[in-house]
Amino acid sequence: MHRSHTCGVLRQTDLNKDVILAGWVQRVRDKGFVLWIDLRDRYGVTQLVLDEERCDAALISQAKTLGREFVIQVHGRVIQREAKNTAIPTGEIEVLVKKLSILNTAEVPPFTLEDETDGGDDLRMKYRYLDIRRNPIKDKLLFRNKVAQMIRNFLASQDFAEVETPYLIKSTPEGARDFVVPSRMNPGQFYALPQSPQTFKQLLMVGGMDRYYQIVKCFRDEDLRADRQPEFTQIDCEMAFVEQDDILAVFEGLLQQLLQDIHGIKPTAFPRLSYADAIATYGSDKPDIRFGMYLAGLNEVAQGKGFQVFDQQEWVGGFAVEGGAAMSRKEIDSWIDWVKRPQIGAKGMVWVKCNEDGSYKSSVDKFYSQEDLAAWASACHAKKGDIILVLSGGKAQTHTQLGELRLAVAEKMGLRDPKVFAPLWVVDFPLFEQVEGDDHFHAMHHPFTAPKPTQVAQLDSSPASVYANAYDLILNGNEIGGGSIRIHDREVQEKIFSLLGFNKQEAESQFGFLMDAFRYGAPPHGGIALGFDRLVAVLDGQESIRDYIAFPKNNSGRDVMIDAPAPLDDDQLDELSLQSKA
RNA sequence: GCCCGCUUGGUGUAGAGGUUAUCAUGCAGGAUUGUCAUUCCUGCGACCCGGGUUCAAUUCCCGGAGCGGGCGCCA
Repeated sequence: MHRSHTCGVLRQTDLNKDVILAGWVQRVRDKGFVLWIDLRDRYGVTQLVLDEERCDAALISQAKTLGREFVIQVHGRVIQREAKNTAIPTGEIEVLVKKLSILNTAEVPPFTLEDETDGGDDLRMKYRYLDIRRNPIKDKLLFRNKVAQMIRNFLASQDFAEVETPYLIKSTPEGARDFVVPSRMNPGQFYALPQSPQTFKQLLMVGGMDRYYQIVKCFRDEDLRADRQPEFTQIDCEMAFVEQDDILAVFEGLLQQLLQDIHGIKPTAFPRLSYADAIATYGSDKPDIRFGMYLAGLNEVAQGKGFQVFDQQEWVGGFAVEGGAAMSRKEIDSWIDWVKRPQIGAKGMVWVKCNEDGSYKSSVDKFYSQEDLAAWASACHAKKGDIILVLSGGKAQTHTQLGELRLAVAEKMGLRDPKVFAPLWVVDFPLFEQVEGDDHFHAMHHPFTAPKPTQVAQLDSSPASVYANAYDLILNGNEIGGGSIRIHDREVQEKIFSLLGFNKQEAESQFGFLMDAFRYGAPPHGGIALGFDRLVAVLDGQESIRDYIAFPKNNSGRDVMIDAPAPLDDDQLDELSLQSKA
């Protein structure tokens, strides 16, 4: 071993011990007659000391050659500090250096390796291995590790078995674009990387595996966002002989356990909200319920009073912002500009201030009496001192816009406290969604989702009205997981495929293996998949998932450190029977 | 595919149609008797690329590239 102790463990109780430490030079503080070196490793920082009284001149001049991030090993003795530093755990002791070995020199790093670095994202990504030496990144990776271990412990205690599923599988038409891998041995044919192990976990249920889980990479070839990576990690689970409530209970238990162990938050039952109620109340299928500001429909009180803009629209709605009457005209105008951005797409915004004296001041006073506005306030549960923000337009679109506005206003007001955790289940999703310009349905969740058992007959008569046995787990406005009870009946599955626009041959060639499996005694089953990267970030109170991934990709799907993706040699292309068009 | 923003020493930044291009940090050299983001002195080091407007462009305009954010997309 190159070391007897790490740089994070030595304390007063180790005084006078002879130790060997190894690590990176964080910083040298050279006072001339005495110099200190902060020696850093994963576990902490220990101060080394050399001075003219206690060390020979050769040793001191050797120490003066050290640069940032040199890798060194020292032999020395633990001594009491003359001036203690209470800010760090090792601050009461230091190590008097007797022998110094430079294990490796280091070039000057391109950015400072401090908690608050001066490096931009681009540079930090290119030198990710240096960034990982910094506490913020190191701690996030270790936090991820801790959460993974808790999850494994919890699921193992509930008899879940971790089973690996293949990465080289087959491309399927539904869902996201696939990443594909050419097969050398089968010219002109391709594997696809899994978007999730969905069909395999169902086959494990048919295989009698009963309770399965896997912390597993999934791949989707879609454009990225701050919180979206082309390869990401799911906690993938499936259970046999269960109903929806059984699955919700297990994974509610898992999240409760995590909140308890990580934040000491006492577990309570998670609210359950139907998809329809989530949209109506929050304008989102992943509502942030850490604060109120519930949406209210205003058609009855706002239409038919001569205000053409509202009268012509399908739906008028709004919500009250507590204390918002104090907003200046300028602030209100900036929100109006905000909702008019193309990303939101509202035509405008009407506001009503509920004054402390009980009167109302609005941007549409010309059209509405005080009594009219009082009715708005009542519908929105607005109190004196609040402001009501109102949008109008198509019903679905306006709900979404109000939902976005609600989040943005809450963010501005500091209501999205990352230390508060408000989980809930959203249930009762429609089974299908209709896409404009498409003559067949799309699966809202995925094609294997079971309809509500009482509605199976409606698949023929009115498929659009059928609800799914599907559920999403929401935490602080983030969808951290989703799942469903699956179809385990061949005939129902065939019907769904046909509604999704597959003919018999297509269904057979794409999913024949699954349909075949259903011939041989498939148990009732269902499951859930949690987005592990996002779960970890949200549990740690952060927005971006990037820092929780050791080697993430940038916005264009590039790994700037290894410079991937990259072209292939012609030889390699030939071997794969491929020709590049680029 | 589309929209918005950014690009100045190694790093992070300021700035203006004509400057010796600002500051901090870093790095190099020197000083420093208890530091801990050590302090002080001296020095080093930069306007993303292409085209246009202009007497003059790093600055204004157009295009591109890179990066970031978003829309579409992500069952």
